[in-house]
Amino acid sequence: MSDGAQFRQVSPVRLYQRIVEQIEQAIVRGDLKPGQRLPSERELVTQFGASRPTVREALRVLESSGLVRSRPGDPNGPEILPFSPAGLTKEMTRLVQFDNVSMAELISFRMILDGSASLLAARLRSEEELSAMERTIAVMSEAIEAGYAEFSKADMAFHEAVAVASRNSLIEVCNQVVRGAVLSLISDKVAHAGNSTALMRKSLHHHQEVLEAIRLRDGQAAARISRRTLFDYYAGYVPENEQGPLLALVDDEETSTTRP
Amino acid sequence: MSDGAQFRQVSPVRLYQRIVEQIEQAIVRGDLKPGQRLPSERELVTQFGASRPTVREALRVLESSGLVRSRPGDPNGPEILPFSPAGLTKEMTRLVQFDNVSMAELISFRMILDGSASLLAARLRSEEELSAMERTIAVMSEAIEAGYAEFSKADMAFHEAVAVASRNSLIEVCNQVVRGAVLSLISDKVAHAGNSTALMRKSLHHHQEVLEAIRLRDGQAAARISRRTLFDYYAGYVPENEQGPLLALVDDEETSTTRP
DNA sequence: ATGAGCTTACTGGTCAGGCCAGTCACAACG
DNA sequence: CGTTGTGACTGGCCTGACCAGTAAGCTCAT
Repeated sequence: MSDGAQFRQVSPVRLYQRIVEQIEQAIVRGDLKPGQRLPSERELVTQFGASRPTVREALRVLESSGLVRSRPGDPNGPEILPFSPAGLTKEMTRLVQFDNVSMAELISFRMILDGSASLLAARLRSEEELSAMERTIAVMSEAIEAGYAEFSKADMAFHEAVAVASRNSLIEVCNQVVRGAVLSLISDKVAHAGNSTALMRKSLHHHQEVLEAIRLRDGQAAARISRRTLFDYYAGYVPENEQGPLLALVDDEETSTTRP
Repeated sequence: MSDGAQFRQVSPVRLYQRIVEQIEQAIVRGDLKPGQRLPSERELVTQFGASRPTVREALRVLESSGLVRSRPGDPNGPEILPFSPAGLTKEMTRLVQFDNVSMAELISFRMILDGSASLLAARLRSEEELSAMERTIAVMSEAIEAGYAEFSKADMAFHEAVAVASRNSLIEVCNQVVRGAVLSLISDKVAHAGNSTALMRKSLHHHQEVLEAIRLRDGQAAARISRRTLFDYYAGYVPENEQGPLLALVDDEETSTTRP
């Protein structure tokens, strides 16, 4: 056998995959924008030269990825959907369930992401972004009376504002994904025990501390407080013998001793 | 209208979705383990009471998620695949292409993940894990002669060892995903320019520094060096006017001044 | 002229049945 | 005992059909 040539494993490409690729790339390239419609299934059959079941297999795959949506009877054909991280969330949730990722790892990950977002926000924020954060904190304060649902919404608005200031949307998307995974795990155990006013006030106070650190452009402090906040909030759901990694992210005491 | 009842939007559930759910849950529950086989399509048709096209739509969706694989002619039926983060990678890549996530954000994200992994490893490592890391570094050193492919493999082994010591598999999975996304973006521009021995030596040196910090259990230093390493390596691919967020993760000068 | 209601021509969801090429277990053959 | 058919499967793909929706356009009464 010749030593020079390297052969790769070949795998037959299914027809439906070619169709998926073509539509997918058309969307990525921007030829198909969200809101636009795909031709009807029967029209696609003629365009792709494949049978309807094959075209449908492709559409089902695209649909499960959250790229398109078919509605029965819709004369306009399947709709191109705007991008949403829903698919990412699904995959992440699968990862958690499969790879038996522990609660501790999820919380730990959130502490890292949230802390990093706060750190970046503290160092990169503009004045406008700071006041935007201040406004969301004010809304949070008022929302305490309105109940947990409102408070939670305001809370997310704050984190969104922080994410914007951190100049990194990836962090926030991943954070929301992990947050969703955490909630789907603990929702079995507790039905929003965090409904009490006292807890909301405490949470608000934590957020105010983070905001203050961001105002002072003290990235390290903002990160530390963010992590501490999450730890306080979620530590109860983690068995004590698994809290080590979490504490490792909270204890920053060595910070002042490591630099020359 | 009654004020008490809350109604959610309903959406008709397709037959193929029910099938997907059932198989998916069977896998998640562990009733179906990787390597095991699903009944043949025609057998599934009788079990689910649906037609073959419908069953096939379900299988295509599961296949595109990386859960099962069908091979033509295989008398054992579709195979349950071991979990792989391939689906996550695909979704993440989509996110990058769609949401026009910039190169700077990707690098920034890797700096955060890699730095956090090093920090946790430094604080949580056991002696065995430390020596495991030392071994991979030794392999890296030897692999420089063997070329970039070998070196890259050894590099990944080191990061794997760090990930194990950090007690958090999520970080590593996400890191690999982002790493893949980055490589798929810059592979267009450069065909592995990092092939030179000099670059490998430099990379090895950086890794040794990280290892030393982990040995000393100095989490902050390990994190800082990790981020710096990545910055040095990738900064060239980021336009100068977008390097701000990256520098914000490298400059830890304020560290020693923020603690009372 | 204008609005309400019906008709109709589509849509996607689902099914039954069939053909083909590939794979593999196994039996017949050398 | 090894080789070689061979046949009973597999999945990939197709045709054609029926049904329940949707919505546009038409009709008709106001």
